[in-house]
Amino acid sequence: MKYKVLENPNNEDSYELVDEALRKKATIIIFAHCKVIYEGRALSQLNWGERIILIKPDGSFLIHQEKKIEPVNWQPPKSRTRAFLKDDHLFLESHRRTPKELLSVEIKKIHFINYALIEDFEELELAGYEKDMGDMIMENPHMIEEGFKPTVREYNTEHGFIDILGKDKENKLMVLELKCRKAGINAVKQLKRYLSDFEDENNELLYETNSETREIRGLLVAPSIGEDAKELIEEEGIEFVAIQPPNELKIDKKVTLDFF
Amino acid sequence: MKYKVLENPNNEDSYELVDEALRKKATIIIFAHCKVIYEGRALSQLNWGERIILIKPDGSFLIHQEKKIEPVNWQPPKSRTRAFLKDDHLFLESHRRTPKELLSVEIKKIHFINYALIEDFEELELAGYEKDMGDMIMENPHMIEEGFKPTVREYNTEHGFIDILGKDKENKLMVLELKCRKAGINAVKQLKRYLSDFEDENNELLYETNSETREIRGLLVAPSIGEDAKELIEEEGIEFVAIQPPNELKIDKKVTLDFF
DNA sequence: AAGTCCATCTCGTAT
DNA sequence: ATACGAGGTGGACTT
Repeated sequence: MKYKVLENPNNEDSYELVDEALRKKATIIIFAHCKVIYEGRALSQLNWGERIILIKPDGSFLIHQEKKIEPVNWQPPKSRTRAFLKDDHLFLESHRRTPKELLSVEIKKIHFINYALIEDFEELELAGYEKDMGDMIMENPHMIEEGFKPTVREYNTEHGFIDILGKDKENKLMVLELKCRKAGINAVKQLKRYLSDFEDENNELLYETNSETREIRGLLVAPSIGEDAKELIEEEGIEFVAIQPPNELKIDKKVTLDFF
Repeated sequence: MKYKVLENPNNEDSYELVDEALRKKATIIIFAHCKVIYEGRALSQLNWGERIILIKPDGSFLIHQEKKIEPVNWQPPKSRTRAFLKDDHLFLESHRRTPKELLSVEIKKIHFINYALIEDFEELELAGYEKDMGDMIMENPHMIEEGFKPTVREYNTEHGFIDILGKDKENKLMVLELKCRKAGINAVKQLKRYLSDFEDENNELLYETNSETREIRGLLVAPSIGEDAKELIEEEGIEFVAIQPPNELKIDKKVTLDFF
């Protein structure tokens, strides 16, 4: 059985259904007249009214009013939900350990309740990942600078994968570290580690260059850079190139917003 | 009719129900196999899978997977929802003007769909914002006025939590509403609701006072007050006390979660 | 586990 | 309309 629905059930039947759903790790949806008290990081109370309650198998607990995108009360994933009957009311309690939080819902009347065993194996694809950015730069190397020639993608070093390797117009080796979001100090440190891999003079790629000094240029490529990172790149002689990640999905054609 | 439920409907019946619900400004809940594309401030795609869809009368549009507290896709209040059939699939589109955003849901199969006319007139009462300020006043009651004796913290009434209850030197009951920032008209209204809870002469706390008139004093405590609030205060006979909130954060949590 | 930073942040409030 | 800041922020990622 994939799902189960009860319309206008009494609270005892609802309790049975909630109990069954919790055991089955199902997603529970309830439309009920209820009252809510939360105690934990803050303290709140919501007096009697009708709301939508959503309980997910990962422990997430949401209570929605008929306005706003945000739930009026909630409990994060990994919270423990329990149900019990008291004075002919159904109580739902969601409990979290660290930090200590308790969400308590007192239900006077359920209009409908259902649970569903959800099958969903897809994750959201959000445009703007590092890979898209890398693709864009490989296709349009001039975005980095005039004369830039990318050579290797995801070059494996002792310290991890270098996003893009290439040469500038003077044939100097260039090491590119890409970040699709604001670059922090960690991105600089990572780039520094990559550069250190080339300090070994025996490195084959370095010998391929015809530069007398065998100079290496490290480039941090990101839409923006943090203040701490800016300091560090100046110390280290690393360059920063500001590039916005592409705003395009690769797999499917997008909907035409211009239709409206 | 307060709510309506369809189990395992075909897409045409679902379309009719959605259409009816949108016209009635009802809250719609759908459990369906669907695919989602969003385009606007960002760009995203979610391939075929089962999700919970929630459409509120204020235009909010939420799509929940079976994990996390946050919706995987959404559209804010005041968005416009429309539904249509195409190639035997039900499409739901939510559109926003500024900024231009479009959420498009293609539904292959609906397991259940329902709509509900929600009646909820309560707002969340949150205690704890003004906690630091309250701590300071409890420790230094003379800040309010000479002879002030605080008695109860976060006293629970029908209309929510009263920040501080106390008595003045003449033993008159004092109701304190704290705001850590400039107080607006809402703060005065809230205090007014609290005071109305004591208009019932049988209130036990009121009888404890030895004042002949059983007079109640309402005090709004905040660093400053808006012009509109100042007007309302004078009408209602409420007093205003200017107090700066402490600029140090206290981390002591007096939460009573000792059951666990 | 604790800290840092981003977000289609959301949401309120003041300008 | 826009700007600013708080949030029980949530959530991902790093120490």
